[in-house]
Order: sequence, then C-alpha cells, then structure tokens
Amino acid sequence: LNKADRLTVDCRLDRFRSAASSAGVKLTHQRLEIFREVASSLEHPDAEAVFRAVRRRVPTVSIDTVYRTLWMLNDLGLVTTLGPRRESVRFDANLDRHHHYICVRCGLARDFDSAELDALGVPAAVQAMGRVITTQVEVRGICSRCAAAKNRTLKRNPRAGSRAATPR
Amino acid sequence: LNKADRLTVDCRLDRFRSAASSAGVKLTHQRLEIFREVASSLEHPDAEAVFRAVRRRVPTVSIDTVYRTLWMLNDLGLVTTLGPRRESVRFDANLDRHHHYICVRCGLARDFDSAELDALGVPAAVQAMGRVITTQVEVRGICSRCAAAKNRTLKRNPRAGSRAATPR
DNA sequence: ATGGATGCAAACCATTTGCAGTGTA
DNA sequence: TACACTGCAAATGGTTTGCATCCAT
Repeated sequence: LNKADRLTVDCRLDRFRSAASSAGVKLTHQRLEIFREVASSLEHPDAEAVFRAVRRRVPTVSIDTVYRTLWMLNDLGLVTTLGPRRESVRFDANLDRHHHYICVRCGLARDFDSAELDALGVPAAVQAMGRVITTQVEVRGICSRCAAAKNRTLKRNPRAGSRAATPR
Repeated sequence: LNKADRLTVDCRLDRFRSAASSAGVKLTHQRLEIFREVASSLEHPDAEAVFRAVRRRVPTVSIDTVYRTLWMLNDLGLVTTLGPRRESVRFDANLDRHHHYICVRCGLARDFDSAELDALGVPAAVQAMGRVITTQVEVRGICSRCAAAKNRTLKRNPRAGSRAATPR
C-alpha cells in the first residue's frame, strides 16, 4: 500500500473506532484486524479470505468471529456487500438488456428498462481488466412492501431476507 | 400471463429446443418444464422456487435435476444468473460511489470509477418499486488472466470459481 | 439399443448457533 | 466486576455427486 492508501485505511479505522463507541460495541483486537483487512484490501475478500489473512496476525481467530464481525460492520454501515446478500443464486431468462432493482431486506428482484442506462459506455480502465460481456445496473433499496412493514428490530435480524418474508 | 408474454415464452421455448438439439442435449419432460418456469416467471426464481413450481406439474422431479438443468441452461446461454455466481458473499469497505467489474470465470471483483456512471438517474418506474439506497453498475466479463488461460473444457467445470483459481 | 438424464441418498461445504470461558470497558 | 465477545464444536441448509435405473434419440 502506498502512502495515500494508508491514509485511507487509517481514516476508515478511525471511522470504525468512533462508530463502535457510539454504537456501544466493543473494540476488540480481532475486530480491529478484521476491519483493517477489509478496509485495506483491493480484492473484495470473502469471509474466508479475510479469515486467512487475519489469522496470520491473530493466529487464534476463528472463522465464526470473522462472519459475526463482517455482518456487524455491515450493520454499522462501515462495509457493503457485493452482489445479492445472504441469498442463493437466482436465475433470469430475460436475455434482453435490462437492469435490476433488489430489495436488500427481503431479496425481491425486479427488472426494469431504461434507454438511458442501456446507452452507457464503460470506461477505458475497465477494458484493461478484461473482456466485457454484460453491463447491468443494480439498484438496491428497500421495497415498498418491506418499508410498509417497517416494524421490529433495528439490528439486523439473523437470516433476514433468506427465506423469511418471501416477496409477493 | 397475457398474450404477449405467452408469445415471449413460446419463443424462448423454441430457442431452447433448437439450442438443445444443436448442442446434443436431450429434451426431457422435466427440462422443458424447468425452462418454462424460469422463462415465464417475473420473479427471478432461485433453484428452490423453480423446484416448488415445477413439482406441481411434474411431481417426481428432484431438486438436483433442477440444479443440473439450470446450470446447463446457463451454459447454453439461455439463462443468466443474478448477482455473483456460485460464490460466497464478498465484502467491500469502499463506501465511495463506485462500480464493479466481475469475472464470471474466476470471480475476480475490481472497483472502477466513472463520473458518467455516477451521474445516472434511475427511471420513475424504479421509484415505484421502493426506496433507492445505492445504484451500481456491474460489468461482467472474462478477466485477462482467465482469457490468457483459455484452455480446458468448454463445458462449465463444476465448482469453477468457488475456490479454484483464486484471483491474484 | 444405448448413452445421456433422472432420482435417490449420502456427501460437501459455507455459514450459523449454543455455550462456557475470556477480555474489554 | 459485568456483560459483551470469542472460540469451540455441533447444527444447519443449500448445493453437489455417485450410482443404479430409465427414457429420448
């Protein structure tokens, strides 16, 4: 990591520290290392990759602490997930160009079309990464049904969105 | 389904029939029903949802046939998957607005920025679906590393992308 | 008829959870 | 000190696979 990246990581760590104290969660050794790992990686690591990396510095961490911490960071808004959340793979037979709206709460997934979005080009930097097959816009939010049922725990309830509250 | 949708489904079924014969895969009762289900659903069903629906018409289908068929359809290019493929959830500490390039072969995920894409608005139809939290562009393709190693089976090799060929 | 496809049941593997011990605030 | 957090180990649940049987071609 170069100097600028290091600054970014430090800034993120600070954000974590203050978020943690104001949310009343404890700042443990392992949480710090887990967050540092995600914050300083360019790889979008999954739980196991984080685990492997952190274990080098904290040989006793367990994989379940990694999972718990990552979801906690997600709940604190310090981290995002890539792709659909705690869900199984979904299939889509619509081969026409289209985009998706995804409810992060219940997993609802709906198509939408947009001439504007279809016209998008991808920047040159992307071409360098590899061949491009498809370009899709993914809009995430809370669907109206879930918003209507805005009840219950503020903390992420375990398993939310996987099977519970099946859309439609 | 209205008349136009029915036509779409029939067209997709025909496409399946010809793709199947030219690829030399057999056109079974259950495959037809599985494809019909995905092709006529607006729900982006996951494997289990397809299973439940098909079972009403073909009470003996098994969940593993559903899985096998869905991936086969994917290999044939008749179906797409939503979100990252056979992968575990990945995390991302980059909270700045950004987009993703994802290699469908090895699962590599990289950020990229684009002022043009950041300026996107979402169509009104989406507002009706629910509140919008984030808008991201997901570009899928084959990364240069995978393209370079363009060896081996044309058929999807099982487990590809999950653990094998860990990027970087 | 015959090789690919299915269904079954067992295997797999990532992720989650209950619990007793541990460490932070 | 007290309560949240950790590590362990066992449970869970979605997905995959080996194999004997079946059926499109």
